[in-house]
Amino acid sequence: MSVRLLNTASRSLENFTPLDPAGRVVKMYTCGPTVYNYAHIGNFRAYIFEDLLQRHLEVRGYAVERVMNLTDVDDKTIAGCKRCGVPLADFTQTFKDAFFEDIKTLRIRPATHYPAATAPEYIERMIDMIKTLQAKEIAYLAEDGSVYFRIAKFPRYGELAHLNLEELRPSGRIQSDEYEKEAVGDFALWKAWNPNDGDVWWESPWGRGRPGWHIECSAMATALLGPELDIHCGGVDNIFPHHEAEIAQSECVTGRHFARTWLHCAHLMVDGQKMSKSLGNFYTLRDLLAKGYSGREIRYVLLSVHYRLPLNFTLSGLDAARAALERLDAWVERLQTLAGETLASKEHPPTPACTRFLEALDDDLNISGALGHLFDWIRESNRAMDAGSVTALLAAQTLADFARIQSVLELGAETAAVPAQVLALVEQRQAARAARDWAGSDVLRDAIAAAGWQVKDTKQGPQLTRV
RNA sequence: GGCGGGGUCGCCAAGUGGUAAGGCCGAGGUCUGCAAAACCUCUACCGCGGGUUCGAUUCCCGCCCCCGCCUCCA
Repeated sequence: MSVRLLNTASRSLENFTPLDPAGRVVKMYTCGPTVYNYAHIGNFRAYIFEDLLQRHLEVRGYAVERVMNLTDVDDKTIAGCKRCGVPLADFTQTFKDAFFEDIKTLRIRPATHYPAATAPEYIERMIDMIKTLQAKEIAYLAEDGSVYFRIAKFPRYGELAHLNLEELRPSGRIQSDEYEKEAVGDFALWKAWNPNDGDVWWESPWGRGRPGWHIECSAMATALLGPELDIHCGGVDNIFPHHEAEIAQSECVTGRHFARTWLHCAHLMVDGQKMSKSLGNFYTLRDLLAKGYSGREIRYVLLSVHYRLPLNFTLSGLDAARAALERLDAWVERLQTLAGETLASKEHPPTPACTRFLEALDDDLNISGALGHLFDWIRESNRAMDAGSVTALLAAQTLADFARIQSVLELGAETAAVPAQVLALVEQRQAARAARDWAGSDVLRDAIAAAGWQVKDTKQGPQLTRV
């Protein structure tokens, strides 16, 4: 069974096949962060969805070449660097560094390329693309020195979002300062410098200015992945106008079909409401780490809801994630103890549970269904271990299959070395228990807990867990 | 007004034309020196009203409610 994905362009479930004649390489473009602040968990919801997609494609044998852009020039980054009184590049570097730290914390597999909008080669490419569009009379220079895309020249504009442009109701968000446009829907390819931009500008055939947002993605995607992409992802809010604009620009320049599969994840809500600073429910990753939650707990929460469903993020959801992960960890520990040094044979047939897990993900990344299979498997396996019917070999094979699942989930426990002092306490406690000195044993258990470890007495002996 | 996503157990959330996975929390139990873990048992008339059908949570129609987009927000 192949991987099936719901393509925003067709609004239907499609069997996924890459363009690569060998059917192996997948070219994937994912809209990345605007580096004007620390990214919030809503941003990471999108990045974790893309991570899940990439990892699942990889487990299915594809080689994913992925690009994630860094938008390091726009109104917000310019406003930010002015506020701080530092050069734009210094301002954005802080948040680029933070972004890379954060994705590491969340165990997001790095993309192949992270092109930045301000890199000279991409600025140059954007200018070239705009020149091409201008030569085709698709782009026009306005009186203020900005260059706009004439959407009347691209009849398919609006198709991805299923919008009929004639029926659009004007919303308050239309920029009132763009008087120069021929049509209200035309979007900026190149923005002329204005005094607010300070020393942020690049020379161009149209004078000083900076690129528009949309052209950035078109330029970097086609530069790094070629004119046709297999998959293009982003949040639902990017469908219109951003992705429409990308399609229009790219296709008018290359003459090729830009992206074959469009995937969009739904928004994240907090406590049932839109996350916003004024409601006080706005979380960056760092806010949650400061509350004592770990990257993998946050990863679990963001991962465990299907990407096209709105995700309602709550602190109690994080607590539930913690409990679920502890259950998972305890199971793995048990298996490891049983397996000891035994290795799984390379030829063993996969456990049906592992197969079911991956098949659920084949179905448009049905993560909830997949996790359901995983927890069914955990219960059955625990039951078998309780009954004493699991051999070292079976435990080893179970672990080998689970490793396959973990290559997609990446939810393994952090391993921490047990300090010698704690080990000594555990030994003393074992001696006390052997002597049936229960009071002494309990005092030692408290001492171990005070050192940050929990000791559990199992049939195989005491087991330590980091608290 | 247009386009789109939702309403399934206290919370999160799968799923199917034949009376509903899983996780968390809760109650009781087995095991254990006591714990912990694990396991077992228990907890849902699937937003409302019609229709199609032998039978609908699942298909169709209407309605209510929530959320998003509608020109630079993941």
